[in-house]
Amino acid sequence: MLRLDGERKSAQQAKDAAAAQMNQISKSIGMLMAKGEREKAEEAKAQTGALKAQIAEFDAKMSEAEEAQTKLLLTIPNVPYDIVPEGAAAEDNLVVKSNVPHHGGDTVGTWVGEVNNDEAKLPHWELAKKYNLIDFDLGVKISGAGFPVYIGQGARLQRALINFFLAEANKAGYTEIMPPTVVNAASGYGTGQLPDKEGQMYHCEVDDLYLIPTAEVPVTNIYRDVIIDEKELPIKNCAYTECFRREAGSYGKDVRGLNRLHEFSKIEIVRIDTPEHSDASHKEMLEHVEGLLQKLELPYRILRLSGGDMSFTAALCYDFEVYSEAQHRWLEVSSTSNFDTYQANRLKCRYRRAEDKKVVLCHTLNGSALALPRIVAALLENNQCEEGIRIPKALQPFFGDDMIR
RNA sequence: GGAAAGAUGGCAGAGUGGUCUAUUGCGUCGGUCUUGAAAACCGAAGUACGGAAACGUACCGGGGGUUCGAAUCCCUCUCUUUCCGCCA
Repeated sequence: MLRLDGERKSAQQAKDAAAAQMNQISKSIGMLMAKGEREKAEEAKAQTGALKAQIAEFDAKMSEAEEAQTKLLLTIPNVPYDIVPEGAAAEDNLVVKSNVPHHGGDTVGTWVGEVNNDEAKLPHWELAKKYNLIDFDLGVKISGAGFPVYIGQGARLQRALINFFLAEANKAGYTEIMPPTVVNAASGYGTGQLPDKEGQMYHCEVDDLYLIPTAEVPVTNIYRDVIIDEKELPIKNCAYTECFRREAGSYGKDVRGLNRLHEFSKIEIVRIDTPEHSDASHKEMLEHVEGLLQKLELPYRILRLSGGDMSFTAALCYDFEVYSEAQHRWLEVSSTSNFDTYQANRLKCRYRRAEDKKVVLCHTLNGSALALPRIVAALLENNQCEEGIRIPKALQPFFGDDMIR
């Protein structure tokens, strides 16, 4: 990287010097012509040939080094913050907090249920059938595996959750955005899905457009090639969109039911902030997400991801997981990350610092608040009782009932 | 699908081969005036890369070409707008 950078710089210096000379000669020709001194002008013209060749040569060197540099840069992941746990995989993630005792981290005392001890509980795919909420086979018929059809109370539960999450985000000061769900390649590169995750996105080849895997892509790309006034920061946006993921290569028992889908609904919160304030912003986002899980009365834990388990683009990432009582395992429902300047650098998303009017890279952050399917899975499984499925109090006004029957 | 026009600095909008590192207006910032504000007047102000700095180079949608010299001429691509057709 450093070698390429050096090559680029020295090529530019050589090119700039030659170009400066060339510009001067051209200018003098113009002046001579104006004065009518044709012969002197012709003399000057004769000098330009060699210079021109030089410029072309140095220019080629420069763009060659620049291209190689850009290419290399695109393959380098973000640099994790110091507090990120070392490690290569999910086992190295650190549980920082949970409302379920004995699951690591600080226990917060809101969860009063008992987990992992009731063999009679049905998994959500059986509950979905029992109460006619979701038809997975119908989805296969219409689209394929991983495209469930929500029906009746199932569909209403989806709508209730979307509205609940948006209402909470609005309350927390996020501006609601309804972006396109299909984006161009430039947007994919801007937020870092391209080239890293090319194979995970649905691609419409005829138009060279991508189906978004998350609202992060269109909502963050609003700020591509933009210089923001510092007084506008932090920018707080939220968006509900459908999300599309090919999930190539991930098949097996973990994908049963709602656990892993090709299309799902998600409410995303996105922030653009200054480097000084991004950490505080991140904490606010974590509190917001945690608050949602508390209002939904779900058992949850919060993990600080290890370097190896973080996405390519994140500098610091926390996952939120809810406990699924019939599957006896934790399900990831949110990733809330600070990307530092990593995305901003690709997006060319900068702000003008009030203090000295300098143009500086922003920090970008985003988090799911929240993704629906696994929330639905946990709600169904954890709240099943003889009469049906209990709807948490906070959700009842949105669902219009206290129970799925 | 057919036809036409267009792409210039935060925005609007001039500029058809040589002080264009781009006229002008609006907006922005600083100042004068004012008790304060408005108005008026004066002034400042793009981005990127290189350089300690002075300064240099590049950038008028992208790419290529002609020329000593291109916002301006030629080729090509992309996108946008308008009209017609079709449609929600």
